[in-house]
Amino acid sequence: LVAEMRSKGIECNVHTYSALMNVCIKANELELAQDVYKQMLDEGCTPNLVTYNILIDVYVKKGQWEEAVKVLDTIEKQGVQAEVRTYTTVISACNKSGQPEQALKVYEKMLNAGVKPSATTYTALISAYGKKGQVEKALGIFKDMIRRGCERNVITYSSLISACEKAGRWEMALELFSKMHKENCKPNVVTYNSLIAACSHGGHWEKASEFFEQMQTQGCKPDSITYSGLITSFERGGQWRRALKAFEQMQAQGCHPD
RNA sequence: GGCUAGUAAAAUGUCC
Repeated sequence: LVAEMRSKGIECNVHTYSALMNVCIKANELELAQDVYKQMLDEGCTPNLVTYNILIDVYVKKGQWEEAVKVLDTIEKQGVQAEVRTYTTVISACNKSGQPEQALKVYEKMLNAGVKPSATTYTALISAYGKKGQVEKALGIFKDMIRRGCERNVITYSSLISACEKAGRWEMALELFSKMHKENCKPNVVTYNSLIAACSHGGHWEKASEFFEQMQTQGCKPDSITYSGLITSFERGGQWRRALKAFEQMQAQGCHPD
């Protein structure tokens, strides 16, 4: 299509180039997306914020957080005000690359620019710290979130509970789980999976079992990750009979082992 | 002067 446009003397503009870059991302042709961007510049077409957002996406998919941050710098240098999603996407790049401190820098930049973080922004930061086992830092972000009046959602809580699991803080995981309940935030299968993993990690197979039962009475269907967590908790507790029983139950429910 | 085209993103286990 682009070739046809050229042959007919129709010029590509910022919209067509941006759309084209996005198509490349969808097709997982990340290098091509970058080529399109370069060509756009060569043709003297000026990128706008949408283009930059897409370019940041390219770097997110490539796992290149430094490049994502550079794009953000470029945006700022041009005196353009980045959007919430721009910052959040850069934070997500840092999260994927295991760079919580870099994510925090972007977050601070965002606040300095007077841009209000969204629940997704906070959750990405929480996840970044959680992955590194820095649960206290993750909690700090969570408190910030509350202080600034941002709504917490099921993903926020699941991230936090998972952060507790990685840090070996099962009691804190339980606390967060009840806090979540108080806020009328309904847990889903991921939340329960994280919670069961936290109990398992803490050596509490009874608790893991209890939540396994609870999730089902709440209409939450266990998946292979749930069973994996549960069986692991039995294994750690030397409960091989229970482990075997859980394994059989899993198959009886049509959930296949992986 | 009005309308109209393009972009996302955050959570879970085991083993390796």
